[in-house]
Amino acid sequence: MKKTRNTQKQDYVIDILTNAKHTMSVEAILKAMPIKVNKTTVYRILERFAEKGKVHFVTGEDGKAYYALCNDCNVNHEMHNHIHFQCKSCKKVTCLPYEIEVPELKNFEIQETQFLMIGICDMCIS
Amino acid sequence: MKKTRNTQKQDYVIDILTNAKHTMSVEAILKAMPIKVNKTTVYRILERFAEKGKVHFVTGEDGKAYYALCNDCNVNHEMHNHIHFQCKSCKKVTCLPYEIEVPELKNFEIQETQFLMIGICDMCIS
DNA sequence: GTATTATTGCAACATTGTTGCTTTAGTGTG
DNA sequence: CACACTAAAGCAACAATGTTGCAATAATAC
Ligand SMILES: [Mn+2]
Ligand SMILES: [Mn+2]
Ligand SMILES: [Zn+2]
Ligand SMILES: [Zn+2]
Repeated sequence: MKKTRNTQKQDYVIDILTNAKHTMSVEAILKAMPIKVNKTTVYRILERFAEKGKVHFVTGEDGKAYYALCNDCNVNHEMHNHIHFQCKSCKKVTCLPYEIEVPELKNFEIQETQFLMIGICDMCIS
Repeated sequence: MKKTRNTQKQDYVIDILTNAKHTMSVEAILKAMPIKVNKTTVYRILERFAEKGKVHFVTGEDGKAYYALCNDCNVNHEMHNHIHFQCKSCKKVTCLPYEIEVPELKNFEIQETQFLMIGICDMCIS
């Protein structure tokens, strides 16, 4: 285990994700920062948090990474196997409280899952 | 309906995807081309094929789009709701013959699904 | 306070995909 | 075949997202 340090900027990332209703892109996190932070810093903070299991991300249909705090999504298992939904209208990606049954795959080692559904979310549906 | 034309380059894309064992990125398709083709052309060919339902794609964990021919994955339904697997070692993305049960989401309109599992594939497992 | 080194900043870069416009080439018609 | 029409392809410039190497800063232990 490497030594880690507590920093203001890491705390800000946690705060921002804690108060977020949806997953957030790096760009969105940067905009939500109360102070100026370099984007590389945010990328690396999230990378460390993901390794520690504090955070998980989904890759949207747009190819962007969207991050969310891990609350209780890895209590019973290593993978964050709930569904995510990306709205084609507002582009927001949301964690949904639906778990997917992960199939057994012979000779495959499953380490992570990313389940994404795409369409129109409840806020954008007219 | 727009008029469409049959072209040599579209045929090459179909040939390449037909003979592919895995999904392919645009880069890989370009490399597999027997003649020089512009990347914009391949992007647009795949875009047209995706609209027609000839092809579907998954966004890998790496944010890249991986394309596959639709064989019988949309016979009974509009969505291509089978699982995909991306290997962290060889990076290949494969369509797997496992269908996911799509949950009902109140007030959400589901248009597409992308189910991705990540780990080590059968070829790379030692 | 000082040393150690994890974290941050910076600049330059890589990769993937997109856009506007021009050129090329399928396709139908006479 | 010659010609018109326009879908498809090419080209160049660009946007967006993420990465890398190295220097500067600051958290922690002593
Ligand atoms: Mn999680
Ligand atoms: Mn399909
Ligand atoms: Zn929405
Ligand atoms: Zn593999």
